[in-house]
Amino acid sequence: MFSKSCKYGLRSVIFIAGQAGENKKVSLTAVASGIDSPQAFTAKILQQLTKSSIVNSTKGPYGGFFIRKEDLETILLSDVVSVFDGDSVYTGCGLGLSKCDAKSPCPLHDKFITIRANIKVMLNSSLAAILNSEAEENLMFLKR
Amino acid sequence: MFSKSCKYGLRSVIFIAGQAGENKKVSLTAVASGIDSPQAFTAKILQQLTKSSIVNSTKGPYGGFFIRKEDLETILLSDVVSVFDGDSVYTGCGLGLSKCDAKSPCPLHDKFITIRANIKVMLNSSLAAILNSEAEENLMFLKR
DNA sequence: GACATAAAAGACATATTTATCCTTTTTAAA
DNA sequence: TTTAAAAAGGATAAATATGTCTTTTATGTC
Repeated sequence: MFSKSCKYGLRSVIFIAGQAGENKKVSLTAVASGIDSPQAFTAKILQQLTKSSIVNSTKGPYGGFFIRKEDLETILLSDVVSVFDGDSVYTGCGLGLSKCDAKSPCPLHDKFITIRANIKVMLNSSLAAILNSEAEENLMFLKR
Repeated sequence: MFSKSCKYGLRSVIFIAGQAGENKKVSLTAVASGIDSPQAFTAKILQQLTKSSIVNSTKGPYGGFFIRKEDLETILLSDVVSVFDGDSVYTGCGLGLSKCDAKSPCPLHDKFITIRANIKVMLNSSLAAILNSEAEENLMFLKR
């Protein structure tokens, strides 16, 4: 469904969103151990997230990564996914055909429409929605 | 969603199912051109499909690949997918967590339930169902 | 049996993804 | 202003996926 990078990205963002605000930042080490991912690779993931300004960061002592509370409403999971996997998740043909569309559908075209619609709905969730709906507890379960 | 190998595999199987029976076989060349895939790589794909006895083959002159008409009812798309991508598509956690389940759900667990259910339904289609529902015409569109 | 045909098998080659390590830059505190 | 902490950036390595090429094996025809 998603690339490994994308999964790390999603877990990172959800973890940071649940932990850190402008006052309380989390370090790379904290994120990597919080989502149980390889630290050096997670550093690269976080760089991509900060470059696309989904996550904020500050260097130096007491620095780290964070997401402002007011941004939790506007950041969507789809924003994170598109950083790592582009829009292939919602747009590509399930069988890999570039010419597949409503006029020249592949044999699975209609069945994929439903699935893509569901994925779109899911990824349209804001971070705030994820954090609320999950009643805090499930944030414990970001480890593999 | 699916690996490239898996997509080639699905396209191959649908193509062969629509073209060939025990009396009329199709060659590697025909399959590769029929689904617009690299020939040498498609050879490997077809080898995997014959080894897992989803597709039959005979060597030598007038040989080739085929699927028996009576097998079209029993071969499911999920059989093909599992050869190439295993069962991660339906069973794995969307965030890549191995310990994610109803008891220890990841923050997206519930949202994935619907999606996985739809995927399961889609992949539960038999080759016969695909060929019928698509009224023959869509088999023209197996090229990329 | 000799020959041609076509898939099977094995050895490589390339590309992409995932992962690590080392150096540089920024920042806060002493 | 020196020092330490932490992210950013760059180079490289390892693993996996994708793709090609050559040889071998099986099979039908003559």
